[in-house]
Amino acid sequence: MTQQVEAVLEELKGRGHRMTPQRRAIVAEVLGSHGHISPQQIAGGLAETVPGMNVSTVYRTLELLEELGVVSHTHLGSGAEYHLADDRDHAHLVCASCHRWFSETVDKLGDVSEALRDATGFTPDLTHYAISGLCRQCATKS
Amino acid sequence: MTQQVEAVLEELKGRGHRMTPQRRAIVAEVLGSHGHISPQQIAGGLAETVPGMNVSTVYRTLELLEELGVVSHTHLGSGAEYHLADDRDHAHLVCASCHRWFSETVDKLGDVSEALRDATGFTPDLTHYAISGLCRQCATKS
DNA sequence: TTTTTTGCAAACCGTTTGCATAACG
DNA sequence: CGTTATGCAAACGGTTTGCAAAAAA
Repeated sequence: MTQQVEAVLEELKGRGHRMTPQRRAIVAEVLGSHGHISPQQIAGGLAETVPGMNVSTVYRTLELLEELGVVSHTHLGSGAEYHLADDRDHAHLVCASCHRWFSETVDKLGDVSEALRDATGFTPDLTHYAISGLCRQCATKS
Repeated sequence: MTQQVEAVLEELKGRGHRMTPQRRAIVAEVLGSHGHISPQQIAGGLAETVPGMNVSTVYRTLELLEELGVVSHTHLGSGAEYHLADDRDHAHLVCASCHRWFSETVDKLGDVSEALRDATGFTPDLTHYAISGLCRQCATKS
């Protein structure tokens, strides 16, 4: 994973940006998060190891990484979740009943999007906003 | 529409709540909004006609109306949009390119939801969060 | 040494809350 | 009159911003 971190940092450097310990730490944190992570989580987790690590730096770095196409984010009810951009078909399913949420790679999400596009003329990206609904368990109960 | 307003107020009354000019005004505003309206819009619009109308009253009333099943809300990127609960298949499509958004009734949204459920085991409600993507125009351009 | 990046503190926006006052029933 | 609803102001959580100081290149 360290290699991947360095690769991203190199990419940054190639575009005229600078390597800093903060960026290195943030990139590592994102790559190390299996699936998804919020800006607050990143800031909180790094506060211990990187003294003075600040939320605004996290936000600025995430924005940069998104421009580079390294990550993308999803809007949950409140707050954002970041995940690797190459993690396609990565949907965020929020249960309206038990309030748990599932960040999962959904096979056939492409098919669903296509169906939606046929119905609306709008080409949807079902990963950018969370999707509300009922999880299997809660759906069974009711 | 006035009749509908009164009907809702009666419903409230039946459940032990009280009729107040503020509630009447808010209900009228929601019913009169074709499609969708935000708490801020309601508060702003009523500030002129109902002296002292306060945002917190708007929020509290909308919450009440949602419990009654009169309205439901959708999470846009920032902030909520309310619409009549019986306005089914009412999706909010936000274009990632031109940033316009479309609040439209989508035929076959049920079919799409079903497809998603089959693929995930999760029963989705595609109207509760906005859906990002590309509108017809922007999709054609690129 | 130039330019970018950071930390900090303050501002922002939508939303929620506590509490005393007003007003419905 | 008892109880519910309101207005107000303050607090909230996530995010953004301006600016001076720190650090990459």
